[in-house]
Amino acid sequence: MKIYNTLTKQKQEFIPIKEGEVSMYVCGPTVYNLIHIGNARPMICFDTVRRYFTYKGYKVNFVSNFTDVDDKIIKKAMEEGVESDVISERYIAECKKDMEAMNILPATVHPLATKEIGGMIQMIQNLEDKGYAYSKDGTVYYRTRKFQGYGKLSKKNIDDLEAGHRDIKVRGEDGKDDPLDFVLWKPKKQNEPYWDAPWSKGRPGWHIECSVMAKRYLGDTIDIHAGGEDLVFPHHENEIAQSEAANGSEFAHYWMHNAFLNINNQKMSKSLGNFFTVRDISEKYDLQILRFFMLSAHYRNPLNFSEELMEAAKNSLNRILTAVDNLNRLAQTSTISEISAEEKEQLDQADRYRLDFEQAMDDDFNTADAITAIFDLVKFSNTNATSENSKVYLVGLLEKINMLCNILGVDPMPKEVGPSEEVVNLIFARNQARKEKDFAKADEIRNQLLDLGVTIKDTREGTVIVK
RNA sequence: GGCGAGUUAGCCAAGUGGUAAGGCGUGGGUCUGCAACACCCUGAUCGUCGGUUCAAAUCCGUCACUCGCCUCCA
Repeated sequence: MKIYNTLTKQKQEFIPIKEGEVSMYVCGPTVYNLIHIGNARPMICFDTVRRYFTYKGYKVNFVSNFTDVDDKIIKKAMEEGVESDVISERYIAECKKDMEAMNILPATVHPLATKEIGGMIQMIQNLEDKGYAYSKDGTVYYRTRKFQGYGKLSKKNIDDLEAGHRDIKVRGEDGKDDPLDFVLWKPKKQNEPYWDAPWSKGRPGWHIECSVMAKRYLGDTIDIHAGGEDLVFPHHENEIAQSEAANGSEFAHYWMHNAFLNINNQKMSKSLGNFFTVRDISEKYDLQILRFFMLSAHYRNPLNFSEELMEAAKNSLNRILTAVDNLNRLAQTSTISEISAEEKEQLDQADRYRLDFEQAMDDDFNTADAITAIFDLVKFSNTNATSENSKVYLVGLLEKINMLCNILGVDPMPKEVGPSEEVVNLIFARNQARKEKDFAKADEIRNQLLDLGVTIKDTREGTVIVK
């Protein structure tokens, strides 16, 4: 399996620290509002990575935090006149709802920054003891220039940073020895949540939490650290500086970053008015479609979002859903129990698509190509499966498609919701009319069904409800 | 100013040396009472110019355009 590593700028063979296991840390959202569809991209991408590892037989230890102490949360709390944990708890709950709807598996651990303050103080103390941190007036800074490898992830040269971006240098916060230094701990301001620490009553800086949570739940060195590409600098760069200085060992072997989700080729932002929350989208689409849409492009390529593209994704996904639906029905009604030699051969043939799928996923999680393998399998099934086939064969095909879809976190199996008595009666009446060649009446009944939100179609095996 | 990414059919999107996967859409056809589904057919020489090579969408250089990071941000 090959993974593109931001650190080396190359695809590299994945070699786990511990055989058969993967430790993965994904930077999670700051919970000050409903998550937006941009937040959803890393969640979906890396959940898919995790599922694939699991499919390949790895035991995955997947950790993803919620940042529940932050300026934005505090601001929102003040606006509403509540404590900041009211805000964070509310949006963590909402985020979990969205995640479930997108079929994102809960992490092995979802740590909260506010529950890890002790570890953060310890790590900051450790950094200070080793000379990587210094404090002034209750604020603790990281001494960036002391860390040899600073810039190795984002490929930035410390001197370029200074020379190139004078604004920062000039604006450098008071108290810093060097404008590149960043905050590890800051004293509280009025009405802010705070914790007791050796330097001041205050709260942690923006980067220390991930270093600490990764260490606590996954160890000093982890296999994969992931997040959005915007986190490469400074967040991940700073995490490396903190963790490697404090722990004295490499922080993560593989760094994975997803590209941005854009709206009309532009970054999503509230000021441009092109801002969508996952909840917004869920009002119009099943979030499986959003998931499928995101996986239709490679995670390292920017992806554009639009209504038109969602419609296309919906139609594409429907093709798979329809095929599965047909197989399901055929399997349920098949009366042949014995699988034939020819059918066996066909199943073997269809297995090729599973291999194609794996090949695509092994190549840095090329989900776009992997989906192609599913479509190939769908076509194979649409072409070959009939009511003449044995149950074993049909279920075999069904399971193949189902398995591949599940790796992508797409659930193609229809939800078992029985039709109401009214609907059953209408369908019965329509078929009665059709038998009597009273097609006008048949069409009228179909329109009635449509009004009830029921779409039907006639197949060789009888009339079925599409959705 | 520094660093980086991208440019493939109407739309989306794979493809890193041997003459372009797949999906959506369009048009035509088969099937069907009709419809839907499905199936068959239908489309690009890969931003520009130049170079390397027997051979390039794929390597090198050029120009153009788009985008991202350098500040909280997935």
